[in-house]
Amino acid sequence: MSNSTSSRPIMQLIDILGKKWVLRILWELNDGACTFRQLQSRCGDLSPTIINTRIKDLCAARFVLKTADSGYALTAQGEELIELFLPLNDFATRWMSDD
Amino acid sequence: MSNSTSSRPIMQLIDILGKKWVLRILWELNDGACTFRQLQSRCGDLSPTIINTRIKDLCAARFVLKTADSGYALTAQGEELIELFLPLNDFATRWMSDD
DNA sequence: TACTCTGCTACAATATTTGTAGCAGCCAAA
DNA sequence: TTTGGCTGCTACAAATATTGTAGCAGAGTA
Repeated sequence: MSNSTSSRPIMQLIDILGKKWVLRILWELNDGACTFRQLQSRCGDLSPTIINTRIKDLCAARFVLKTADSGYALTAQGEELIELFLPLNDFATRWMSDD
Repeated sequence: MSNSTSSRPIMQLIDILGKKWVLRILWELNDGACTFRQLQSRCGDLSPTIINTRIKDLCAARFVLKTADSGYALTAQGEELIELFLPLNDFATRWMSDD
């Protein structure tokens, strides 16, 4: 992949968030930490290949970490990020109802 | 593509936003309306194939429209959406500086 | 030992993304 | 009227990413 030309932080962030399933995974983890297989299940039985590569990306970006006890969880930064997305929920509802 | 299992509005929105270049395109259009080729240029000479398919998706979702005079522009909804993303700019800067 | 979780890898099929080339329409100057 | 330079695109093949299935190896329990 890789693109964006730019090294602006926002573009790097957009690169990560623009990958398929990344937003979904963050969204699901916001409901609480869980195991690899639970995360798969929450994402509609998404294939382990994707879960695995996305988790690696998200860990590298320090939005997610692997805990000793409860599986995968959002880091403080990950929580902060997903909080910025929470207003999207209301927006999405309004957006769909305009159809 | 298609996925998400769910018909929840937020998931539909995530489907759209999760496609490559969509966030970037919205971000660039927020700097002002522009022509097809200008948009290509702003996105780092992105191929016309992608610009075209993304523009179609975004028009269908009514985040973007084609104006008679100034080319492609954000709709009111598109502006509202991208405004929700503006805080990401500061976040991204903080995030990168933590390395 | 056997059963059942876990996280994950291998690999082939499929879908998406990308780049290059170029067409057809429009307008203005020569 | 023809040349040139814009415009918005499309065609198509190559490269890359995503998906699904199968299954392995480790840990814990009984």
